[in-house]
Amino acid sequence: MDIAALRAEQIATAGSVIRHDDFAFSHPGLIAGADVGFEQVGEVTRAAIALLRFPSLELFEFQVARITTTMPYIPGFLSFREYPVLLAAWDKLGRRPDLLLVDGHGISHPRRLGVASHFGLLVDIPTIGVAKRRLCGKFAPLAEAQGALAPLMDKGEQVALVWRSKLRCNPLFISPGHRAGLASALHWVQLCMRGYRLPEPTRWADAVASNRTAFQRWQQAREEADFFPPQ
DNA sequence: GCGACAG
DNA sequence: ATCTTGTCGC
Repeated sequence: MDIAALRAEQIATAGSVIRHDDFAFSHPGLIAGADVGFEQVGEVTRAAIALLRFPSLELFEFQVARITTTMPYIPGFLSFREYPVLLAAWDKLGRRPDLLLVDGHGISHPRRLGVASHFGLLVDIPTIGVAKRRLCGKFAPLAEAQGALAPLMDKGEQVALVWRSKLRCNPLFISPGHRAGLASALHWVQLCMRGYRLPEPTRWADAVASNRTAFQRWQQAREEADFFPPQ
């Protein structure tokens, strides 16, 4: 792989990212979360996309895709490692969400093309980056209280909001991915919270990808409903 | 030159 | 990210 070429591609592509709301998702019907994981055995990259109803935030549909890992993890080039498998999961979806929360940064990236922005641009839907750690930029120490907020500044511009989503937890880094602005990014993430550090779409994507018990119970319940449909 | 560095 | 035991807190 040619990192210099990928960097040039990022710089050229970043200019197409839309950083304001130009899409009418003021009343989204479906909000999705995406998460990518890696399996040591077989060098497999796995993606899960969970579709949730809004505003109830119930799991509605999910898809999982697995492909052979194509690239190593290199800070600043995560999207090239993750977007192929994300596209594979995306293509399996029976319905398209109005908004997608991606595990990682959006424009809070050295060249303004984190995985949330890059993938959003590829499938042309509104996306928001929800990252658990900083990649670039600086921010002032955050108050302890839940809800504490600080701008993440990089090269003289605000690229994300640092938000303590839960007491005694490290803050989240919320950035516009594509077709979203800073304020609405925070707004939608806040409407997706249910008392945990991460918003529900991301939590469900992780539960699906990791086959957690919460997801197993959901799947079990759905199978029973299919065999014994309510009158 | 040295440190920092999403997942 | 993944691996991985016990531990702390609600």
